[in-house]
Amino acid sequence: MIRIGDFSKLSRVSIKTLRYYDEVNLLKPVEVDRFTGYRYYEFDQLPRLHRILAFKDLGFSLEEIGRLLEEDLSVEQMRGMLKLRQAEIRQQVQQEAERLERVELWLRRIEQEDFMSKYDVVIKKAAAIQVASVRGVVPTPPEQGGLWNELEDYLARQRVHPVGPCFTLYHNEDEPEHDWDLEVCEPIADAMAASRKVKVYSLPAVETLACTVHAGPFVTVGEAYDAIGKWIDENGYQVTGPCREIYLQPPTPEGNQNDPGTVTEIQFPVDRA
Amino acid sequence: MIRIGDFSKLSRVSIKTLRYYDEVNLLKPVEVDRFTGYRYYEFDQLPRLHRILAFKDLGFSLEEIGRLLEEDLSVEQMRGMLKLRQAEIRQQVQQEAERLERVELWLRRIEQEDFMSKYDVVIKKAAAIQVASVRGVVPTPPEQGGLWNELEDYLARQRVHPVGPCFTLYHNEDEPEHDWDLEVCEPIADAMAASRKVKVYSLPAVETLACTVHAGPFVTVGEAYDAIGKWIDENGYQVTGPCREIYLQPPTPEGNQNDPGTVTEIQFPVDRA
DNA sequence: TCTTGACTCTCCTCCCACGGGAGGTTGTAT
DNA sequence: ATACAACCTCCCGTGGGAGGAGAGTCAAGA
Repeated sequence: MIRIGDFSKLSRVSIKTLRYYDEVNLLKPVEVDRFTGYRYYEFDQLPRLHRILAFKDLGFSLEEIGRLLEEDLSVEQMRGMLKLRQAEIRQQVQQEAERLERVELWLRRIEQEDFMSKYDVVIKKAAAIQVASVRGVVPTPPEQGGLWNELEDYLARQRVHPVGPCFTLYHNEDEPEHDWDLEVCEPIADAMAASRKVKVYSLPAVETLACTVHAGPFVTVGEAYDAIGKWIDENGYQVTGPCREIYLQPPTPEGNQNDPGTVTEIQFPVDRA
Repeated sequence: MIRIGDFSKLSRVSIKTLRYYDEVNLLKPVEVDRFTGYRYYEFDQLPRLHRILAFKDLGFSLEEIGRLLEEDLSVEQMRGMLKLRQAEIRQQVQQEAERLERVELWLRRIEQEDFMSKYDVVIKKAAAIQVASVRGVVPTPPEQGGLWNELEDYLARQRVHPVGPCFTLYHNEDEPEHDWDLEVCEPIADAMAASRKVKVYSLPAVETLACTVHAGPFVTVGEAYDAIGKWIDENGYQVTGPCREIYLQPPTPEGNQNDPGTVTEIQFPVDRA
């Protein structure tokens, strides 16, 4: 019987760790003095400790190791746990590899541009949402005011209040010179009566949306589109539906399109190419 | 100004997380009501939050992100932190890949043998240690008793006590039929006088030792040698020096070589092949 | 027998990035 | 006035120990 310090030196495992393994019932000393609390180990506990270390080296948690060390564990069960561990490690390696790619993408970007873009893109989900909308074709985006007037007037007459920020859906696949097909939307709580111009329906949920936020004068929102477009390309995504432009903080009427307090979020439904 | 719940829905970040970011000064609400404690956010805080999420996605800790978000961070510093992160991820990917190999090795072993070996091998370091030793050539290992007698007699006469378990060094590179060149050693605290037969010197430290423990009758210690030899092969190591056989719990004289309470550790200095 | 110094004990806090829940207050709609 | 949702703070838990405080224990030397 040897004391914890000697057992620690022998096994190269710290005293703290040995005490912890005692606490979690992974490796109990053969004897604990009832009066002094001193732990006493035997040399033949070394194989068990070595096995613990070996499993730890494979990345198992101490709880899993506890189960792996149970007496009546069949070879089948052992194989199962190893297979599981194998799958977990494979997944983690892949995730880290993807993360590495993203880091390298950032590095390439600051090498190229030598400054840091204001825009960061994140992937989000969007839940389904009930909307009232007016769709139309206008020469250029800034001329969508008429559509908004129609929608707001209708909501006011129906005494319905939006339950979130309004937004525009851009249905063109690319940027046309003129003839922009767009749809102005207000999220609403419940279904309501539609009209000839105003549609009411549930916008389906989207699993992956690439999003970025433009905080600043609306006239410079193009930079945000450039940034998100580039990001989608570089990260191997492709656009799978109409873009949403969400007016979180609309420009004040007086400041018009130059109000620096404006905040707009841009969302593209995307998918791995 | 919006409340935390709305900001949470907008950003898809949980309320708990937002409160935590407030606490660690990563993202403070623009205003906190002094009487109610309510947090109020602005839309234009979304870009900062997005940047936080983007960095988190690269695997930075919140503390690092705090530094990355400082106003006066130069592009150079940013590049430095990204490079560092890149190196860390690369290292982690490699470690996980190695771990995966070890798991697969275990799987192959239980596939082949259909049972679990009693022996686990761990890599340890050994510090330098002062020893008194007697080296000699004997026909077979069990005949090393004479060397032990010489060593023990000498230590007794010099009134020196060993400070740890005794061991034997096997100097042959492979297993000879006869003529085993071996050295019996006792660790001692301080330098002492040598004699014609008894050498006293400091055994140098070894960086990587492959170790396993044999608990059971000494006559079956060969199984442990088989297991560790196989392990060294399979894991791409090679032996770089004399093997140490450490008598942690020597056999009792009466039980001789069949005492089941015997515990022996076997160590091979190794190196990546 | 006393002292000294090395060991050992328990108990506490800390790490990270939150999640869960208790128990109480505030805001808003009916 | 009354629900009820939203919000607040405070406390505990996670894994695998590390670090340290304060007190008790062991063995050898004087």
